[in-house]
Amino acid sequence: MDVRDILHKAPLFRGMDDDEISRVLEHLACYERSYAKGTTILDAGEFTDHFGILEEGTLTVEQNDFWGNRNLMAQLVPGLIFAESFACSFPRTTLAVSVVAASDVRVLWVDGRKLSGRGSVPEDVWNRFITNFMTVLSNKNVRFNEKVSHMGMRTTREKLLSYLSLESRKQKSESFDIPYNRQELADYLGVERSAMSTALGALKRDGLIDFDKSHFELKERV
Amino acid sequence: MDVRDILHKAPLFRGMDDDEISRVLEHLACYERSYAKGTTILDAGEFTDHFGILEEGTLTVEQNDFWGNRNLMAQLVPGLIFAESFACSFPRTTLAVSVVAASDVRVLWVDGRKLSGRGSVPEDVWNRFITNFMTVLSNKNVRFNEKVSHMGMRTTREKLLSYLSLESRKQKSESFDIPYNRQELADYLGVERSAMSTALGALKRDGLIDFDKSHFELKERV
DNA sequence: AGTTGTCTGTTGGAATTCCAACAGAAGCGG
DNA sequence: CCGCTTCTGTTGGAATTCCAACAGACAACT
Repeated sequence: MDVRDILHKAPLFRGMDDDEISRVLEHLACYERSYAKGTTILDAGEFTDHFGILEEGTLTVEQNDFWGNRNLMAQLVPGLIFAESFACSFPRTTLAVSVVAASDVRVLWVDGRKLSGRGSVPEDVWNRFITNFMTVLSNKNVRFNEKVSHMGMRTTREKLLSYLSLESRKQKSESFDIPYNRQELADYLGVERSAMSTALGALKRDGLIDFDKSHFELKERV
Repeated sequence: MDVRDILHKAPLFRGMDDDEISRVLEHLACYERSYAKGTTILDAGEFTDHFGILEEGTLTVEQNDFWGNRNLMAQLVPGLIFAESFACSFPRTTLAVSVVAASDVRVLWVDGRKLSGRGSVPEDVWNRFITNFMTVLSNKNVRFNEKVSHMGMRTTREKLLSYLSLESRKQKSESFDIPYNRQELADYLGVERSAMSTALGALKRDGLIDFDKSHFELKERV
C-alpha cells in the first residue's frame, strides 16, 4: 500500500488532505527507516526525543522483565504511532517499554520537540494536526484504562470476562474476533497462558461463552 | 492557598504568568464547583465533554467493580487535571473510572472542545498551553506504563519490588516515603492487602527492605 | 508422506493468593 | 482515661494460579 494512503487513514492525520499532511511532515523533520523482523527498535531504559509512525508491517510494544515474562502493551498496525508519550514527557523519562518489529517494518521518525510550534505550517492545518495528536494521546490513555481495568480483576476468569465483555461492547456484537492469539491474550491480561486456557474451558463448559480459535461468542444467560 | 498560586504551579500552566493563564481560562469557558468529601464527582459509564482542574482538596481516581473491589488509578492534589482523556478521546468513550472527593474539594471545569482552537488567545500563549497539555497527557501515559508494569509482575513480592525500586529510582534515594497507605498500595498494585502485608514482612525478614509505616528503605545485598 | 514449527488444551503438584477474622497500635474527641 | 475508629500485621483453610511437561491439531515446507 502506498505511504500516502497509509498516512491519509492514520488517526494522526484524520481530516487532512495529502498536501496538508506534507506540509506538517516537512515541518516535523522526519526520516524513514526500515527494520527486519525481530529487531528491537527501541529498548526499555533508553531516552528518545523522537516518536515513530508505523508505515508498514507490525510492531509490538512490550515490557520484558529479568525473568523473561512478557507484558504485552500494544500491537501496532500501519498508521499508528509509538513512543510519543516518552518523547513528549516532562521531565524526560526513560522508555519503560521496548518496541519490537513483529514483521519487517518501515518507520517514519518524527522529532517530538517540533510539536511545540507550527513553523510555516498554516495555522488551521496545524491546529487540526495538534488536535489529532491530543486525541491519539487521549485514546491511548483510555486504552490503558481498559487494560488496567482487566488486569485489576482478581481471578483469571474475571479478567477474561472483563476483557471479552468490553470487546463485545466495542464491536457491538456478541459474536466477534479478538486480535490476539492465546499467548498474546495471556500476556495482555497478565496471566499464565495455560491457566487462562483452563479458565476459558471452564467458561465454555459453564455456558457463558463459546469460542473457536480467535472467534468468541458471549452467551445469553437463560 | 490562593487559586492563582495553585494554577501558577500547575503543570498545565507551566511557564505562564497570571495574565496569560487568565487569557487561556477565559477562552476555555470554565466554571467552578465545590463538592463535599465522599461525593462521586464523575461516575464510570457517563460521558463527559469537560475535564476538571483540581483547585483545592484531594481526589481519587478509581475503578470499582460489581463486587466492591477497588482499583486505585491515581490520587490528585491541587493543580492536577482529571478526565481529560475521556473528554478528548475520539470516538468519544464513556468514563472507565470514577472520580471521588477524598476531602472537600473545589474543581474548575473546562470544556474540552475548546482545545481545538485558540480563539482570541495570542498564538504564543496558546502554543505554550497546548504543549503543556500534551505533556500532561504524555506524563499520564508514562505513569500508566509504570502501573501496568508493576501489575504485570507475577507475584505480590515481585510487584512490590517493582514498585519500590522504581519509587527509589524516582526519588533518587534508597530511603524514601511512599504516598500510599497499605490498603491504597494494595489497590494500586492490584493485590490483597493482607497478602501484601505478608509479602512485605517476608521482604523485611529476607533483608531486602526495611520499612516503618510509609517510610521504606531498600537494602544493599551483601 | 514426512518433517518441522506453532498454537492450543490438559494435567498434576508446588506455590501463591484470596478471604475472613482477629488483635495490637496509634490517633482523636469527649 | 475511655470509647471509637483507622491502620497494620497475622493466621489458617479454601481457592486459585503458577509452572513444566506433554499431546493433538494444523499449516508450511521439502
